[in-house]
Amino acid sequence: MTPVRVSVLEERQNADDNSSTMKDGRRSDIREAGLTLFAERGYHATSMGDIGRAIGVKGPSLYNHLKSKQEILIDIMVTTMQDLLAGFDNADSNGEPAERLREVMAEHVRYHALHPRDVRIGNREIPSLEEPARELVLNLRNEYEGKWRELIQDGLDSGDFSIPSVRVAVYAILEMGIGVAQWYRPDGSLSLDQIAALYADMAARLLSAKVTVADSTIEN
Amino acid sequence: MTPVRVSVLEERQNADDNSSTMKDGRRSDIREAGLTLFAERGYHATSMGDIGRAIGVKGPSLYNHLKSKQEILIDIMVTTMQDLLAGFDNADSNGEPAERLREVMAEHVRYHALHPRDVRIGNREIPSLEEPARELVLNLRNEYEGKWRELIQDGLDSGDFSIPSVRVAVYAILEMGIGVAQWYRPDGSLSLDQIAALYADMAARLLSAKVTVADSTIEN
DNA sequence: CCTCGTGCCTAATGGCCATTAGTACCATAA
DNA sequence: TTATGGTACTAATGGCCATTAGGCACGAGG
Repeated sequence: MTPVRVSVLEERQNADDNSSTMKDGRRSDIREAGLTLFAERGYHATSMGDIGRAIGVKGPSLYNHLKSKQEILIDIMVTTMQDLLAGFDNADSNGEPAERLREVMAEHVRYHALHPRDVRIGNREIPSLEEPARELVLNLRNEYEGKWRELIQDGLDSGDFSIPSVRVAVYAILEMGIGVAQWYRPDGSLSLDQIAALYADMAARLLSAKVTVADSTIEN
Repeated sequence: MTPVRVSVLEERQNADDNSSTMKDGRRSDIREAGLTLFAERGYHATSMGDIGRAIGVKGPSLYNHLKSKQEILIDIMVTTMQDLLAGFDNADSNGEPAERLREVMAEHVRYHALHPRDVRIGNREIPSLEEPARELVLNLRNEYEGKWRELIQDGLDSGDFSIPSVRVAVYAILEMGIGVAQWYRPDGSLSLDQIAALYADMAARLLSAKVTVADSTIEN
């Protein structure tokens, strides 16, 4: 499911400290606290003191483990996009477009349901990212959208899908799935698999019916 | 289309100053600048100095026209939700559910396309709202969702729609339309009417096909 | 026992911010 | 002309923040 990844923060540590004691739970504690607080209040409304308090430490002590507050945000946003990309590749098969769509949509929804804090931050805090990290994240996001565009274009070419605009369909489907992060609760009346299947169905239905658009013939 | 509304800020002014000179373009200038800056950088990353600069005035001068920075945010978010609610009622008819759906979805999409800054702020800055305004905005948002739920439930009861979960369908459809605010450009290759029709089609398709869900029988 | 590294602390530092106080300008209306 | 109301300005005020400096404790390894 979720690909095993080493967070950007951890990578940086190993680069600095190649004795690699690797006991550093603090680093991931900080990431975890940042995840919760940034998601709840936003990046600018969260202070280093807040993050410190969440892990039982004073604000300045955090600098024993990282270089700046911004670093936490970058770590979260970059790894989130990387996870989404890896999730897509992992879920994608070489079957029929309709089946591929169901698989990647289910994965898209699962990821958003299981990582609501991450994707919340990913979608809200792009203006809080400083360059060049913002560029990087936007490129990863484009890459993700590109994979979806290709898949849907394939299905269009093979006649499996029927829609007037690939671009609009991609936006609609992605956004639909992103929304799951805002309401899914593990103890809800629908299981995650049911929800993923439901969204896969909805995405498939979005793509397969013939449409009568006012003026027809539309860009890709 | 967009209902004529008096902003909360204006109302407050009239309440304080019932001589009602009403020439106060400054007040709406401030609102306009806040709209742009909050949408671009976020509420906490925008200073009163920034807003002042945008309208050619120093930060403290703004306090001749309002009581606090928070007031600008409240004004934006409350009027946005009120506009969406009014837009729904305005667009809703007493026809067939499928036709009603097309109308309100087109309006939902149009509003999001034409007011991207407003809805961006509306969706991102809820944590920046102080009580009791947050409660108020969340209630308005629930009210909006409730109208959609009723409509879709009607269509389900009449047999026009066929979906396993009204709640999930509402979330999916609303979120889909919200996304338009993030990519629509007036000079794009699709006209707003085409886009609205496209989304209305997609929403209709989402609701009308029969689904086979793994386990069936799901809550409302 | 000593030493060294690690990671915590408190106490700056420098900056920015929202908001308030006090003052000056200017137009309009008496 | 003189008063008045409105709006702008500059100069506090008080607070918070990210980050840095410097020092202290403690555990491991000699």
